[in-house]
Amino acid sequence: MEHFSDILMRRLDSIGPTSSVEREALQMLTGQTRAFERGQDLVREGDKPEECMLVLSGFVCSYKVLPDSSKQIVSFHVPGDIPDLHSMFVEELDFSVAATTQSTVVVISHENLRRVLKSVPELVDLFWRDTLISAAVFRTWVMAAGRLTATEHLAHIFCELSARYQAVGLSDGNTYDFPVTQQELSDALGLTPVHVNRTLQELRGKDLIEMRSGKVNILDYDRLKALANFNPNYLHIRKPIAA
Amino acid sequence: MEHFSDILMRRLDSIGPTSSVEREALQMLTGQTRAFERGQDLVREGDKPEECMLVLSGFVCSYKVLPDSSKQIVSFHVPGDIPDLHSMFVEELDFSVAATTQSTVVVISHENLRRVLKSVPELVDLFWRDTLISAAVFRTWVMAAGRLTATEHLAHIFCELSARYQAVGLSDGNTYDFPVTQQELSDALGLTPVHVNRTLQELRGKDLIEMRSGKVNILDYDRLKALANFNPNYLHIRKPIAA
DNA sequence: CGACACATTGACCAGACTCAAAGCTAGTGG
DNA sequence: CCACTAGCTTTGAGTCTGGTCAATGTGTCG
Repeated sequence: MEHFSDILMRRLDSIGPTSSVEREALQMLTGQTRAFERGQDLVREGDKPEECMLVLSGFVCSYKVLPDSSKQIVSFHVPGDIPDLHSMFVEELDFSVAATTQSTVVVISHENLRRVLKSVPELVDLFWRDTLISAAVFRTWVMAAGRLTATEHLAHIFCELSARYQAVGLSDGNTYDFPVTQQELSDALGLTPVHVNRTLQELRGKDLIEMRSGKVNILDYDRLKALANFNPNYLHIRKPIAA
Repeated sequence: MEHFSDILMRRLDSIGPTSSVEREALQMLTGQTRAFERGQDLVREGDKPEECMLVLSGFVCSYKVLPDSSKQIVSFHVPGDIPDLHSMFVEELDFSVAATTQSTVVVISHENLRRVLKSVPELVDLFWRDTLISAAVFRTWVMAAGRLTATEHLAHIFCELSARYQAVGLSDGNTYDFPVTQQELSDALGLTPVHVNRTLQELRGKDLIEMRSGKVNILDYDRLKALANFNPNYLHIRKPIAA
């Protein structure tokens, strides 16, 4: 029976060198596994959580809601991510996290996590590094939202997820789970669902991707990457990403 | 003669409780002061710096450049910020930092900073917290780019800077330095300079702001804030921001 | 078989872009 | 002290990407 820290370890190992000391320390983490249904919130803006959520399986996104109830998804999360690591150091969450499909999550108390971090200071570096990378991802989303066309932006998201899935060993880089509706995609891209539909058709028409029944299949990664102006440097993944 | 750690301390103090132990530790930081001219880069994407830059005076922005040489500014930095704190934990920078006006900066070696952080572990929490907040700022920029109109987005930037300047005691909330051309503003908003000009005229026409000779003057913060859908929660500033 | 949610299409609209020209303004040198 | 310049700002006119509204397909599940 594998411990849930395995996926976390795989994640941390993809962004920085880890040792057996850290591996063992992570196994001291305890937490309850919880299941969430599609559409359910894991945590909500304004909450003051005493614990963090480690995604084990499924698919989760972070989002912010505007007063007019329009929604902006600011990040997608693959298994191994801790979307609300944030809450360790700020009282009040400034965003919400929701499952886009049936997902399982381990709930780890701040206190438990703090204790483990204290016992192995090298882990602090790794987690801090993780925070820095998530900041880099947001930065890149700002660039994508500001300077890419709809088609490029969509292609960029597909490239990013391919790289991130690969980093935790959950994809060969070509096929991966993406249980997200066009409505949700539009909330991530800052577009309308109608335009997302047309944009998807364009990528399909160019034989770059397929997307159906919750899966993405990249048909030509090189051309997709070129179209998206995708440069994986911002993900700071150690192992080389398969071209 | 005040030590450069004063401004840093003011910054850290605005985001989390600090003690005299931390204050004293920060005074152990050493570094050379460097001046940068308008338009000069402090560090560049792809660099692998051995030191961080603490902004003392002036105005600095982080940006990413696309292959077609279009530019996206992803963040503005006021004195007290360390725009490339990032470089402490990732080898290669994934963005560049430039001065938009004559600025002075203290260059602190990673090694020196690491030593100080090691001696006072509470400082690690503070700096980590700083990273988390900068991630929150990026997140909010994603939302602004995706879901706000040009006018709202511009108003949002003015509100954010007002709050951040106030936090470090460099503004009463109404007037602050903003030595940024409309061209640069357009790179931050993901718009064209022409449209930024028209958008600025709209805010001026509504008697919400003035902007000239490198300064912003907010005429009606409440209305500006309402227009921008600005909610300062994401800045996680401890002291209440004057309404 | 229906119902519901999601995807797709069509027709029209608007916010932001492009290109190009003309005004300002601060700094420079005569 | 003024003319000149370079960079920044402003204006106008036409275009295009992406938005809006509304209807029609399609697929899945009870």
